Amino acid sequence: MDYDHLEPTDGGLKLIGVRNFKPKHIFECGQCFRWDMVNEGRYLGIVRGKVLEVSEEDTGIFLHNVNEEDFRTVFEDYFDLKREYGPIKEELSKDPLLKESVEFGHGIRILNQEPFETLISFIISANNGIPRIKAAVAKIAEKWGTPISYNGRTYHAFPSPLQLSKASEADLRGIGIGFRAKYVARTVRAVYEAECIERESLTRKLTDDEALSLEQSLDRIASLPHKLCHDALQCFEGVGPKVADCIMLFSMGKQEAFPVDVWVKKAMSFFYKAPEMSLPMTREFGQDKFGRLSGFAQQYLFYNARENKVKVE
DNA sequence: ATCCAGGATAGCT
DNA sequence: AGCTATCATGGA
Repeated sequence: MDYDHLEPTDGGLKLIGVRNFKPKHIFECGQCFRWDMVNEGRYLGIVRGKVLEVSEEDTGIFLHNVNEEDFRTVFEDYFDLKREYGPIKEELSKDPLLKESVEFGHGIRILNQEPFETLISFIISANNGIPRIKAAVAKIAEKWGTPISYNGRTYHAFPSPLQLSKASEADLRGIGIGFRAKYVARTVRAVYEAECIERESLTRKLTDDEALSLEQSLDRIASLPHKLCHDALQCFEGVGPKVADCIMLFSMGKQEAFPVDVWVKKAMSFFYKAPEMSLPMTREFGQDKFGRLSGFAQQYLFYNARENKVKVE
């Protein structure tokens, strides 16, 4: 546990004795796309159909618009608060090259996000920039997600597979995601059909084709061990090795994943003098070095490299 | 204008 | 299995 207990406040909760929790680090380390800074140290996000705010004040960390039941059922896990990051950081800091990055992103926590939203968001992330990814995800929610009113304003949940299956490829192209529209449309269809077939499977025997579609059920994929999970995710169009690693790490609890993008490649090259390594090589190098803590190491490296615009050569 | 952004894919060898 | 051109889009 990385907090001691809760204290009810006006319309929210205060985390008492919270450790390793800095909103700026958590929401700006590139793992999520639905959180925005509303004030210094205060962020607003939409998670599983709820709008909430997180603020860091002199007196501690506050969760706004969250009651104790929401916290127990959703947000304790979402913020990964049952995990102690102290020992993780200590272990990773034994590596002098990583210590600097761990210190720079000392308040990072890896969120446990929704698999479907993470899948679609990271398909959009391919060869794209973070501000534009966020804009695209926001537009998808506005067009196809369920509206939520909060503080006199209207926000939108990320759509379910059923809701997003109403979007055509042309609709999605209108969002401004370019060539990724086809991937998103086809992947949404695959997830939606797998969900339907999963329900059907409770009442009757499936055909061979249906059994194959069932392999695309996100629940099932999430329950697979690392390697099989990584392979299964890549059966979705628009999902390659890096995006699969992100989905595993950010929404399926697979902390041994090591997503390698341009920034992590630069960071590995910068810190570990590993130039001229291909992406797959860099991935294996990282997993061998960091093992079950690969995902955490990757986030500290990514945040440091990107915020400080690490240049190699 | 050219390059780049949390890459993936089809078509090569 | 590993390499390459191509894929939209907008900002630097």
